[in-house]
Amino acid sequence: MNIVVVDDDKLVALSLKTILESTGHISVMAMGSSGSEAIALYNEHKPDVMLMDIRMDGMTGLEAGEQIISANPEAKILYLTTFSDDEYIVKALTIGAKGYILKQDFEGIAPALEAVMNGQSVFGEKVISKLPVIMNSKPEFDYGKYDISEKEQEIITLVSEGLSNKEIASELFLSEGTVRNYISGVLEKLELRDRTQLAVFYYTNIK
Amino acid sequence: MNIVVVDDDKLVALSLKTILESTGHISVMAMGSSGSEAIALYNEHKPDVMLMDIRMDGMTGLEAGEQIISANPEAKILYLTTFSDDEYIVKALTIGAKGYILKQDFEGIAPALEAVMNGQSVFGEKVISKLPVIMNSKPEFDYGKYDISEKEQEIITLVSEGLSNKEIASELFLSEGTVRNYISGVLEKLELRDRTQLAVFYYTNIK
DNA sequence: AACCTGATGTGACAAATGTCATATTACTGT
DNA sequence: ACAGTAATATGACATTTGTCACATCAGGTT
Repeated sequence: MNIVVVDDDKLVALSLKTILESTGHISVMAMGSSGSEAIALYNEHKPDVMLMDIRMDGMTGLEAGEQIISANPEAKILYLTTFSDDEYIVKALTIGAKGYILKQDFEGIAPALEAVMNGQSVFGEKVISKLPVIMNSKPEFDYGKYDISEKEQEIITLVSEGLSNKEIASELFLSEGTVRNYISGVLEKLELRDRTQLAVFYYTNIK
Repeated sequence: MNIVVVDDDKLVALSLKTILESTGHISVMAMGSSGSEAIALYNEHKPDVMLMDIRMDGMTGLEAGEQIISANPEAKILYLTTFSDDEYIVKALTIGAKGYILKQDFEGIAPALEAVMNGQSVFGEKVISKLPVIMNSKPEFDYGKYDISEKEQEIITLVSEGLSNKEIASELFLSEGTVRNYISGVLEKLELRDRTQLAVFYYTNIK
């Protein structure tokens, strides 16, 4: 199996090469230490699998991977990471990486490469256990571009809990009319028609 | 590496044994063909990894796995499946299985076992690509205990997309009054007050 | 002081919503 | 043929909702 290793810590890259080549059936064709190198090396060598660090100076492994995969959909990229940084897991999955494992798992890397070589996807144990949690939390919604005030946000939340205007009014110590006005404004800004659509919007984009 | 194979198709189980043992470093300690056998065999042999079919008569592989893992948290179970049945993927993940791969991938099975043995989690390519989609849909909601008809469910869905009664009526070729009546009935059954609460209910419990 | 602005409130109004009693029709089982 | 029932519809009604124009008031600014 021919692979290319990319890690901006030269020492790590070298250790990997040593460990992997000692297995006898893995050959490291080239090593790189940056995202841009990764792209060049991939194109030059078309390795069976590319083993790449996720965090690197300049272009990150993810960006490089994204470009490589979009240009070569069959590319198999296995990411290495020091800690299981939540933020990157989903991103790695969506760009179509074949795996995401921890560098610490020395012994695990070779078998992981084998599995990837054979079309499987491999994830470190700690990585996979985080998936359910991550998947269920939406990315923080940015009210920013709509110019929605604090109070308006409160009202949106209350509407989306199914409260009536009267209930919201008493909850927020406002008159019912004021609540109506607030909602009216929010609907306008969000280009929605009624409170139900507002709740839908909330559950679809925010919570 | 010592493993136990459980598959209710004896032929498949035998083929697996042959293939895996031919690698030289995998030894099949025992074979079973049902969920209950799986539990007994696990306890008897404590294999490094248990390779198990997900669908079996009687107790399914998932139920068996759940019991095994709850009794032996360190148990490593790798599921085999004929097709990538969506429903099971999440379940497999939540009980703590170490993987979920397709039987068709002969060559992939041994490497997958190695990876699992070394603490990784392995998923077939088709399996992993479905994860993002699956994770975002809640487990099928059981309208059962509420006695909600097909048509009522349709209406619930439409309300929860933010449509007005008029729109729902035209969508479903009903009169607006009928739609109102339907909604009225649904609200009563679900003990809700208005369409917005219905949408909330939908996003909270169903979608 | 005169002015502005933002938050809050009111009243009037039309439209949408939810409830209910009561048809109408078609299909079912006997 | 008859009673029963499920699906659909209608009309009347009270309530809620959304819109809008217009107050009121408290801080700030100039």
